[in-house]
Formats: sequence, structure tokens, C-alpha cells
Amino acid sequence: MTTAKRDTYTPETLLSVAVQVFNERGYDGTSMEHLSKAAGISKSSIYHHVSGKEELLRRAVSRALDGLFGILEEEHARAGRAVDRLEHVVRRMVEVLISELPYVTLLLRVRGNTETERWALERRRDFDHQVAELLKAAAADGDVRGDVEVRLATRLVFGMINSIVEWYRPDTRGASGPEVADAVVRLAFSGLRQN
Amino acid sequence: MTTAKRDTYTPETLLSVAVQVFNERGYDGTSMEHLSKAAGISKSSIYHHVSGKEELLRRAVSRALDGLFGILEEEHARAGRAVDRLEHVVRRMVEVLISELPYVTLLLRVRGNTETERWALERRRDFDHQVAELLKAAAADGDVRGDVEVRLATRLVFGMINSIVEWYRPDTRGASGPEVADAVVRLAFSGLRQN
DNA sequence: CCTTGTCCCGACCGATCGTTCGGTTACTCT
DNA sequence: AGAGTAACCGAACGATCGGTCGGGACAAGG
Repeated sequence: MTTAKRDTYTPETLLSVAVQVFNERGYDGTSMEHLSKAAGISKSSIYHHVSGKEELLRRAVSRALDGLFGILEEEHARAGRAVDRLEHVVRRMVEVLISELPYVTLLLRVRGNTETERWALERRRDFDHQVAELLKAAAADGDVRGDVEVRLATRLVFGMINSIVEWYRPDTRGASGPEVADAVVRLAFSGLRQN
Repeated sequence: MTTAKRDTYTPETLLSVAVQVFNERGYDGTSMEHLSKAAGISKSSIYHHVSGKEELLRRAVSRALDGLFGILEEEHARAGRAVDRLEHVVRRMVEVLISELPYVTLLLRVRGNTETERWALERRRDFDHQVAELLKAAAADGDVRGDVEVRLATRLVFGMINSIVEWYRPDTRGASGPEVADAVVRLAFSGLRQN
């Protein structure tokens, strides 16, 4: 059997390169030629590992979505007061965004041109909806301010969180992951919490 | 002279159609064939009105940038206490985002593949920097909470504002423009203001 | 009438797109 | 050594890309 493979390209190593290029040039703006140059492999060789460009996209957004949906299954997201569960989800969203940065970045830029992209958009909407329900429950408990519509507040907080992919870079000596998570929670909840 | 033109296509009417398609499919994902179908005009006829695909992009992002930079020249953005000027800029940003929605949407999705896109990114950075200076001044006045880094807070508030283009639709009976502006200001500043 | 200029079109250009194919290299296993 | 196969490549595929070209339809001015 081939238990010990030579460390050549695998779909995973190829994926990490592809996602990086996708994020720099945009998915539509990236050609297979671009990918082959970045990976140091011939264009046709890519097809030995993956079925095509769209499979790379599907693998990437799947990884991002798995990370996000995993949050909802964590204990702190399932038990306790709604507002506390919400805070946990928000903090963990930031952490997942940062730990899976390139994959989530790609997910958040999907437009819906292909079947894969539309599937990704649908799952995203599903996730957003589940978090919105959490915020609605917190509002029903009276733990969240009532002068801003729940639906609107959800979208704005999501916007704040998701914007992290536009500027966060792990190498710079700027704010670290936990620092960012703290800042987001503080900023979001000092606006959301009832004083 | 041709003082009274027939109401055929102009660069402006063409632009509004193009921007809409760009936002649906992405700039790179939109072909001139797509544009010609959407505009009800032949592909080659488009070149009678504009020099090409990139000019449409340039016109669109220019319009968005003009709207944003116009805010900084308003009196309420130039005189008064820094925190009040900041609040005015934030509110007006939301209003401009909504009034010029498709153009700003396109601007915020630019990636930097062409010279035009890189120019747009540079002007965006310039605008962001000027608003960040405003927030820094408000922090120096002690009007903004000090437990979140200024640079980080700026980016998060920008993220919240800019996310509006991802979900706001003028036709739905959801929150209206002023309502959204109020919500953003309230959410952002109850987290930013010193209590 | 004829000219002039605007507006528009189908046909076509070279380049590039994502993908396929035939074949070569290089490693693993017996 | 020889067989088998995973990894890789250059060349080429049909399709589509952004853009060009020569000319037709039509209204305005003489």
C-alpha cells in the first residue's frame, strides 16, 4: 500500500495556495495559469489532484462553513442565558474568522455565479439566521437594547465581525487574535447590552 | 447643432445598467456580452459611448468616491468638537452609501487587479485615514472609550457601515435610510462614547 | 435631392479562458 | 530487473474574452 507517500502536492496543499491567490485576485479574476505559477506546477498537473477550478472553491468554502457551524454545536452556544450564548458565538466567530482567515475570506466574497457559489450563499444565510434567532431570544429576555430593530442589529454586528477579513493580517504586529475578539465583543455589546 | 438629442443611450444610462450587472456577477465575472444583453444594445455599440469595460468601472467608483469625499468638506465635518464631527461623518456615510448604493457597492468590492482598481483602493485608504484621524482626535479629547485601540475601532466601525451594501435594498419595506443611519450611529456610539 | 454625423450592428480579431489528452518521468513494490 | 502507478508535463481543444472594423439606418441641415 502507499502508506508513506512522498511529500508532493496533495489536494490540501494545492488548496492553500489556490485560496491565497483567489483572495488576492478574486475567484473570477484568477486563471488556472495563475494558480499553476503560484503553485510551481504545470497547469495540466493541477487536474491530477483536483477535478477543476470549482472544486477548489467548493473545498475552501466548505472548510469555512464547517468552522462556523461548529461554533453553534459548542456547549456554551447551546446552554445558558441567550445573551451569554450570543456573546460566546460572537467571540468564537472572530476566533474562527482569524484561524481560518483565507477560507472565510473567500466564503464572504462569493457572489452566486455558479451552483457551488449559490450553495455557499444558502448555507451562509442559514448560519446568519440561526445567530439572528439567538439575538431575538436575548431581546425577548430583555438583555438587549430595544431601540434598534433585532434584524438590523444582527446585520450590523455581522458586518462588523465579517469586516475583519478585509484588514486582519496574522504577520503584522498589530492586534492579536484574542485582542481583536475582545474588542469586537466590547464594541458590539456595549452597544447592544442594556445599561 | 445637436441641442436636442434623441433619448438614446448615454454614458450615464449605460453606466447605471453596467454597475447593476457588475454588482450581481462581479466585475471580472461580467463580460461585455452580459452588459449588451442587459442594456438591450449590441456589444460593439457600447464602444460608441464608452472606451471600454474599464472606463465604466472608473466612472462608477469615481462617483462613489466623490460622494464620500464630499462629506469631509461639509461644515459639520470641519467645525466643532471632534466627536460631534465624527458622528456627523458616520451618519452621512450611511446616507451616501444608501443614496449611491450601487456605486459604493462596486467601490467596496474592488480588488486591485488593474490600474483603475489600484487607484480606487488608494483613494479609499485616503478617506479611511482621514476619518481615523477624526476618531483619534475624539480620543484625545477623552470623548471616546480608551479600552479599545483607535485603529482597531475605526476599522470595526467602518466594517459595520460598509456592510450595509451587502443587505440594504431600497425596495423592501424594511428599515428606511434615516432609520438605518440612526441605528448605525446609536450602535456605534453607544460602544464608542464614554458613559 | 444630397451630405453630414450620430447611433447602431454583425462579423471578426488575437488572446486567454478552463479543460483534455498522449506521453514521459520517477518512485514503489515484488 | 521489471511491472505498476502516481505525478507531472507540453500541446492543443472549443469556447469565450475584451475590443475592432466597415458599413447600414436614420434624422437634421443645406
